[in-house]
This record gives sequence, C-alpha cells and structure tokens, in this order.
Amino acid sequence: MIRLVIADDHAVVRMGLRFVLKINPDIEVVAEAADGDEAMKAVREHNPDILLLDIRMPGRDGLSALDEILAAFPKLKVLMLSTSDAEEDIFRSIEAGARGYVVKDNRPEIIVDAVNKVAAGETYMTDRVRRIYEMRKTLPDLTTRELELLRLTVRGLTNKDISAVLEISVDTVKAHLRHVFAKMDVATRAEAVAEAIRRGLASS
Amino acid sequence: MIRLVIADDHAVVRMGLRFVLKINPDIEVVAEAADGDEAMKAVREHNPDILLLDIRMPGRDGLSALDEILAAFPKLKVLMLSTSDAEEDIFRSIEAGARGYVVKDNRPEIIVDAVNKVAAGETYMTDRVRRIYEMRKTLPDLTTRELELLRLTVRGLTNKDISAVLEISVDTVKAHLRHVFAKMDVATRAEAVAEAIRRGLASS
DNA sequence: AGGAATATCACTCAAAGGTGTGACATTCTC
DNA sequence: GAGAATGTCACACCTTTGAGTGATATTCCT
Repeated sequence: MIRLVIADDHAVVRMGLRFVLKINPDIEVVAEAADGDEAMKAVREHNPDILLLDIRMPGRDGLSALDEILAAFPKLKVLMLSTSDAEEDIFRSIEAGARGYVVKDNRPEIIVDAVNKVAAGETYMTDRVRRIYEMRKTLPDLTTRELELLRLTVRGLTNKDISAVLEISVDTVKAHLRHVFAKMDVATRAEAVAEAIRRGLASS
Repeated sequence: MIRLVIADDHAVVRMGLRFVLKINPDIEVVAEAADGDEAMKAVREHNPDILLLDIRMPGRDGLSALDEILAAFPKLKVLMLSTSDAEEDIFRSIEAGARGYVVKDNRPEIIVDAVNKVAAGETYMTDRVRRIYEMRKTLPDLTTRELELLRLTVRGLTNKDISAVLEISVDTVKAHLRHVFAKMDVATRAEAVAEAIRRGLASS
C-alpha cells in the first residue's frame, strides 16, 4: 500500500488527482493540504510514503515547504507537481531533494506512473523536464545580491531608484546588473525582465 | 437538466470538475474537450446549455475559440474558467460575450454556483473579478500596432531592432511606445515589459 | 462631410542604460 | 593560508531611451 498526501491549493485539482490515482488501487490518499504549512502538518500526522506537492500555492509555497519538510523527514519521497515548467522551479525542486517533477498537463497515467516509480524508490522526470533541468544546471547561479537587484529591476525600478533603495552607488548597481545580464545571457534590462519572469526567477 | 461541456487541457482538472459538479445532480456533463477546436466540435455535436471554457490551452486557446463559438452559437452560455485573474483575460472574455468568469482556486461550491447562475440566465463574476474588470474597462485600449510594438519590446528588442523588423523609422517606434507607456501608465520599458506580462498583454 | 483616431516621420535635449577597465576589502572554500 | 568569489566603488565613453513639440497622410466613425 502506498500512503500518499496531496498538497495543492485547488480543490478541483485535489479531487481530480484522487480520482486519477484510483487507477492504481494500491495508492491510498491519507490526507490533503491546501498550502505548504498544511502539507507539513499532514506529513507530521500521517507519516505518508509520498507527498505530492504543488509548487504555486498561496501562503507558504511548495518550494519553501519542501526544504523544511525534507529537513524534518529526510527520507520522505516528495513528487513535485506543477502547472509550469519554469526552469527555476524544476531546478530548485530537484536540488532541494525532490524525487520527481511532473507537470499537470500530462496525461493522468503519467502522474500515476510517476507516483509508482517514486514510491518504488526511483526518481521520475519526463524527458522534457529532464532536458530543462540539465540545461538549467549548466547556467551560472545568480548570487543573492544579484537576484535582489534583478527583482527590483523587474519591478520597474531604474538604476538610480535601486541605488537609492539599497543605499549603494549607481556604479555598483550597474556592476551587479552587468553580471546578471552576462549570466542570463541577455543584452538589455527589458530582455532580462522578460527572461526573469519566464524562468521563474522573479514574478511579475 | 443542465447540459454542460467541459473544455480544459488538464485531464486532472476535467475529472475534478466532473466530480465537483456532482454537487448539483441536475448538471450533466455531456462532453469534454482538451483545446479550443475540440470545444467547438463538442458544442456542435452536443448543443449544450453551457460551455465551461478554460482560457490557457495549447493549440487554439479559449479566447480565440470563444469568438468563433459565439459567432456560430450566439445564444450559448459560456462560463470562462481560468487559473489566472490577468486583467486582459477577464476583460476580453466578458467583452467577447462570456456570461461569467471563475478562477480555479475558488472553492468548488463557487464553481457550481457559477454554473447554476449562468444556466439560469444570469451573469456570474466574483467580486474580485468584477473589480478587475471594472478597472480594466477604464483603461484605454492599445491599438493593434501599439500592441505589436509592445510585444516586440517584451521579446527584448531595442527601438532600433524594432524599426528594422517593422521597416519604420526609429522615431515612429518611439512615438508608438510613448503612447503605449502613457496608456499603460508606466515610465520605462522595463516596467512596461513586466506590466505587459502581468496584465496578459504579452507572454514571456 | 467633418472630426477623431491612427500611423507615420523629424528634430532636439536630457536622462538613463550599458561597456571596459581597474581596484579593494571581505568572505567562502579547498 | 592561498585563491576564488562576492560586493563594493570610480571613471570614461558611447548608445539607447524617453520627453517635448510639431507635422502630415490615411482610415474610421458618425
């Protein structure tokens, strides 16, 4: 028997998943959660074999919950479930220790298959997700400072604005952003904004 | 009996919706569709009372399908179903003649309620959606040309690039973008990019 | 027909952005 | 403890962007 917790903020999706997972009668959904904190609570209370964890959730999101949950239950098998295939989401999930990553628009059997594989101790990624992961892995990471600058840039601040907010010189702002642009392989800030949103580095 | 067609690209969501809609035994799901074209086909074949239409779908998306479907079946009641509350999606849906707009993260009862209301001939929007719609309605529309320029901007092109692509002068590009920025109420192109993505005017 | 909206272009000027190069202190890492 | 990475700043230089103003032809709407 595979004991599983579903964490997704959409009630409709939770119900759909319950239904889909009936394909394999060995899977038992022992609890549901609507955000990261509830997921943590559900894992604590039910000690499941697998956690099916959505990334985008209001309140505590799946990625930040993932860190905490794996810190407390290092051996728990977590299968990330997401609507998006944003590089950053995939990368951070796997780096954080998730055993798999499935995108919701896959056919139901894929999801059940992923649960089975992960339950059996394997990792699971579709080819597409694996490709994105491998691609992202070769990219240099932004430093926390650089990420901070990028986020302010996405919010529409000019270099001068940023220098004022962070109380550093405009030259420093430019230096950081130059590094950011190089790492992201873009030429202008407008392009950086679009890329940052696409990759999931910053939200619009 | 309320005869209904579900159009959503996620099989999991379709199943969840089927389940949720059982709350009202008068609702009968007569067909499912996974994209805009299938939705059109399903409507043609089953002539339902209501179409529950997702916006973001691969291939033909919900919005473009909506126009065509309402052109063929002007009296069909269409309830838009979306993950996002992007202004542009809401606005275009209602302007195109949808009878309601619900966001998927609502509680299941809300969705069923929306179906009931729309079936009864009323329109349905949550307060939040109505607020966004009213806000958007007051904004001036971008012309198709302006939108075209904005999209190229979002893709990271400079004014010079754009002038080359569209074979117009850089001055003209600037003139258009000045109008765009004014209409969007932003000061810089980076901000415009973020806003365009947020509002659903252009995708990243 | 007349007016509004749209699309086009020109010219100027100031502000912001981006490149290249160099430097220095701190912190992390092996 | 040496070396790499990070965060900070400076200066010079050029490019791009954005604001202001004005003008013309076309199209759309009434």
